[in-house]
Amino acid sequence: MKIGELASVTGCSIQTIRYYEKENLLPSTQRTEGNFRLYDKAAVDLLLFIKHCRSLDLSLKEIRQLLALKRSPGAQCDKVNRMMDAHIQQVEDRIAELTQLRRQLKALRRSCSSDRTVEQCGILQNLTT
Amino acid sequence: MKIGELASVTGCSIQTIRYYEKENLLPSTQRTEGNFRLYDKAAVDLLLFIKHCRSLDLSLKEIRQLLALKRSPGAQCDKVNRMMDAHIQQVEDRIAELTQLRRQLKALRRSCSSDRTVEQCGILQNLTT
DNA sequence: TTTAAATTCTATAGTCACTATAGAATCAAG
DNA sequence: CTTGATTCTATAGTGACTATAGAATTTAAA
Repeated sequence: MKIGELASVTGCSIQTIRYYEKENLLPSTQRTEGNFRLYDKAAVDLLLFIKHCRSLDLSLKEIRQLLALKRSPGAQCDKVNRMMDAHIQQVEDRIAELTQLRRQLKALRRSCSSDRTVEQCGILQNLTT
Repeated sequence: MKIGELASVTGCSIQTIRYYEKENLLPSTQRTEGNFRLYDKAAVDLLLFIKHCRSLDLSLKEIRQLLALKRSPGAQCDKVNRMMDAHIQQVEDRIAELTQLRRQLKALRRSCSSDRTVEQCGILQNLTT
């Protein structure tokens, strides 16, 4: 199949597919005489794997690592577990940060009401200190 | 004061200060004969305002808007309030997304334990579908 | 006064994961 | 054959920085 069909089948844009090839996530494929890329079922599966990982906010670097591990079926998968644990921790850390940020923003928001001038604005005043 | 001192006083890097000037967040300053930038107390205050906004994850675009509003002291500050509300909503949306992501990652993580091979890895298997 | 180190300058490129666009080439259908 | 669709490569842009190179200026010590 050609790239348009791969894009259609996987829900991944043509440009992103080319990008992933350039970034060495997807292998360079066979081409037609006219230089159009040709993809098979394995490519579909690989791209779906990548997309799944992206949907979990795994970085391209992390995905590369997972793909490398995947190519050693007999190896221990503790690296996978450790990567997942680290990623979960990142997400939890970010949630904590944002929760704190939300608290700060709410507090700031409470320092103003809707019938003031800019000069009297509690938000801007608090941002100035 | 020169840029190094401004950086020291505000905790903002020299490069970022120059970047903010380039992005029109900070006004172009006076220069010495040797072309070194010179900053006064107002610049310190402005940069601290910007840094405070950044610490609240406000984008440079949003900060520009706040600064523009700040320059009309007699105007109503309801735009400030609305911007803050929108920003709070963004943060809350992002928290919700990340919380959902965390749930997914935890579920995925439970599908594997530490004494398996890559071939048997529940995480990789689930990522493949 | 000279020298060397420190500070500052502008320009450019890179980070990350895409996304858009331009112009050229190929393909497919009428 | 023509025309529209598809695909190609190259390049630039997004946002908020961050790093580096080489040149110029300043500062402090000998």
